Amino acid sequence: MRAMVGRKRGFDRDEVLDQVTRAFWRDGYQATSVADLTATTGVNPPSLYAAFGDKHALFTEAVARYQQTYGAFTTRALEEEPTARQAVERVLTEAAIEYTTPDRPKGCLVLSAPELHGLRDQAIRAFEGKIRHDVATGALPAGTDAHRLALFVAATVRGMSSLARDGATRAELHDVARTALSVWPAPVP
Amino acid sequence: MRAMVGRKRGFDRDEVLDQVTRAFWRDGYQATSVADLTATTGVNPPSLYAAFGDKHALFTEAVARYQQTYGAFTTRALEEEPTARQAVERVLTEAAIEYTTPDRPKGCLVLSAPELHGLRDQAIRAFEGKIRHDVATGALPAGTDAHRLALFVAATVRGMSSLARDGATRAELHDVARTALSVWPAPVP
DNA sequence: TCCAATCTATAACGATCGCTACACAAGCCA
DNA sequence: TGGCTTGTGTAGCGATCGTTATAGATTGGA
Repeated sequence: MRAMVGRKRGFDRDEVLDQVTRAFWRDGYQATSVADLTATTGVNPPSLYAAFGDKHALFTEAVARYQQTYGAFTTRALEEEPTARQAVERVLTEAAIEYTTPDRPKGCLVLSAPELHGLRDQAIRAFEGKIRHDVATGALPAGTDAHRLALFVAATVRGMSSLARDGATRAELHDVARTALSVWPAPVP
Repeated sequence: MRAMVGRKRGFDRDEVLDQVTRAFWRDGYQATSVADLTATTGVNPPSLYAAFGDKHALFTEAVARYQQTYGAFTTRALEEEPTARQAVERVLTEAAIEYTTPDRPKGCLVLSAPELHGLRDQAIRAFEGKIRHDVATGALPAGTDAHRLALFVAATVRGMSSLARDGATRAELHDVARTALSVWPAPVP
């Protein structure tokens, strides 16, 4: 166990991390300065650095937090829904909601930050795996190109995030989602 | 006519503007410093400022040049193709090519720069107008929601640009384009 | 040939960047 | 109550940002 002596921290670490996450989410990594972060959180630079490390480590932790909160709906859908079709429908539907929730930055942090290329690739592979599984079990036609379909879903979600950032409404994103879903191959009965 | 006296400019203005355009295209407005630009162009700051004005004016001119060259295919397709369906098919097909042309930044400059929101809105309205025209003339079913369809096309193109930036191949983008096109409403015969 | 105009090159401006040294305040343990 | 530890607040570090003053180089016209 730690010694736990000395002055107590004067701020809520998780609350500050949430404010930092929203700042990076809205403005991006580069455009968000440490001075911006100290201004929005009220935490002075030395305290920020002591609690989180340097700016890049802070960004990394903010992204991790984002994935476990605001951005967790994708992973949840892929885990909880039995079929790829249901998972994708849920992802697109919930994305329309999440990307336009009031009092939050619009769109997706992961899809907006150029430096998070690796996480986006992971997401594509997750979609592709889910589709491939359904093709293997016969829930989807044998000729279905899983990679192709996964890329189309990824493109749709990225397009929705971009539109949301530009101010698209929830209804508009729902329409885009519904249109995209109409290309889904007919399930094997 | 101008007086035309004094020392001649030691660089090709248009060639330098092209190099600047590619730099902004690849790295974005904020992430591209004036020092970067002087390094890649070989033009010293005072010459750059005399020829183009400040960084923001230089960016504006670079974007204009981009629209008249690399990014002109969209406007051309909307102008030259008789129907919305043909225009959109050509836009998506050429986007797959343009976004993955070797020895160039990948994706679209306009779709990648957050500050060019207005140009993106213009593009959506152009798509929507083309679709609306076909609905009015009967080339598309009367019930077609032009705004909805335009947003779906916009989402697809943005998704393709994002995927291209992440390294997607030309064939992959073509597949995404083809999948998206399959939702197009059947033309009125 | 000398002037006037224009471009180039160096160097530096003030502002801001990410980050930290330093002094002080606030806590627990002896 | 000291003494040790840890967080806070200020102030400033060197580096880089966008931009420009200044001096020299190069041109065409008188």
